[in-house]
Amino acid sequence: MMQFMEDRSVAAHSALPPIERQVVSFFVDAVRVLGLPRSIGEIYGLLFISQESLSLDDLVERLQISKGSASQGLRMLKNLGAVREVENSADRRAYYQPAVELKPLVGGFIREQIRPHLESGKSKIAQLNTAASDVADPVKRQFIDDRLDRLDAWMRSGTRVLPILQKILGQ
Amino acid sequence: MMQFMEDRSVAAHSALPPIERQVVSFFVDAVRVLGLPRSIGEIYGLLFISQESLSLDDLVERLQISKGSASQGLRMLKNLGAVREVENSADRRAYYQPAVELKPLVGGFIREQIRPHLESGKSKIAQLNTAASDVADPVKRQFIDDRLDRLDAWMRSGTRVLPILQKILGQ
DNA sequence: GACTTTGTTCATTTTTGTTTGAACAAACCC
DNA sequence: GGGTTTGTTCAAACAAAAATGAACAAAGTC
Repeated sequence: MMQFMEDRSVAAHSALPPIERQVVSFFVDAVRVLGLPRSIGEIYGLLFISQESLSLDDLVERLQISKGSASQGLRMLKNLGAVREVENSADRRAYYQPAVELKPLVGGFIREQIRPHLESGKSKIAQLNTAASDVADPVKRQFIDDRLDRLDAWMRSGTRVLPILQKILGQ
Repeated sequence: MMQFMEDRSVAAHSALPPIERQVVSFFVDAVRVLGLPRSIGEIYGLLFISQESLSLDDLVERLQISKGSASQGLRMLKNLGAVREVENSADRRAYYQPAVELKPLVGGFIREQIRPHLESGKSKIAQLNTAASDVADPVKRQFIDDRLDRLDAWMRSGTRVLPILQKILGQ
C-alpha cells in the first residue's frame, strides 16, 4: 500500500520521458516563431506525442503548469482548430486530441492570426488615404500617394497568397 | 537669431506630423505580427514615408528613440535587406533608404527569420528519430514513428512553400 | 441541500524581451 | 596630439506578455 502511494507520488513529480520532452521542446520553439505563448506549444506538443487523449488535469500534472495556463491554452488551441474535445463516458472530464493534419492547423492560424491583421491593415490604409488628401504640397502629395499605393499592393499580395499557402500546405 | 533657435528647439521636440505618425504606427503593428521589435517598425516606417534619406540622428530626433535603439534597429534592417546606406558627400554621416519592393523584404525575412528555424527544426527531428529507436514497446514505437514522419512531412511542406511564397510576393 | 469535482476568470507575480544611456571605439579635423 | 563627430556595445532599467493560483461558477453526487 505504502509502496503504491510512493509510486503515485513519484509519478506526479517526475519529469516527462525523453521523447515527450523533446517533442514538447520542438513545439515550444515552433510556436514562439509563430508568436504564440510557450504554454500553447507545451500543450499541443504533449497531445501530439500522446497516444491517449488527455484531460486538463493530465496536462497540468505532466507539464507542471498551472490550471489557469492549461485552461487558457486549451481554449486558444480549440479556437485555432488545433485540438478537439473527445467524448469519454465513465468520466465527466473533457479529454483532448490534437489535429495532426497540417491543413486545418494552417487554416486555423490564418483565420485567427493572419486575416484579422490583414483586415485592420487595410482599414488603416484607407484612413491614411483620407489623411493624405489634406497634404497641400503637390510634390509631397504625389510621393505619399505612391507609397500608399505600394502599401495597398502589398496587402493585396498578402491576401492573394493566403489561399495558395493553404492549398500547398494542405497535402 | 533668437527666433531661429526657438524654431529649432520646437522642431526637436515636436511630434511627428499626422501622416508620418500613422504610417509609423502601421509598421509598428506590422512588425509586431512578424515578431520583430517595435523600434524596427518605427525606423522602417519613417524611412518608408520620407522622401529624403535619413541619418541615425534624424531617426533619433524624429522618433524620440535612443541612439542605441536606432543603431541596433538599423543593423537588423540592413541584415534583413530592408534598408540600405546611401552615399552622401559633404557629410560623413551615413544616410539610409528603405527597400520599398515587397520581393527583397520577403526574401530577407525568409532568409533571416524563417530558414534558420526550419533548419534547426529539421535537425531536432533527426535527433528525435534517433531517440525513438530506443523505444522498446513496438506499439508505442510505431505510434511515435508515425508522428515523427508527420513532423518531417510538415517541415518538407514548409521548405517547399518558401520559394513559391517569394515568387508570388515578388510582383 | 451540503459536498465534491471540473473548469474558468482575473488580479498579481514572474518572466521575457526591449529600450536606454553611459562608456567606448573609430574616423576625421585642426 | 587634443578635440569633435559619428556610431556601437552592453549592463541596467523598464515595459510587455505570460503564468500563477485563489476565488468563483457550474454541474454532478450522495
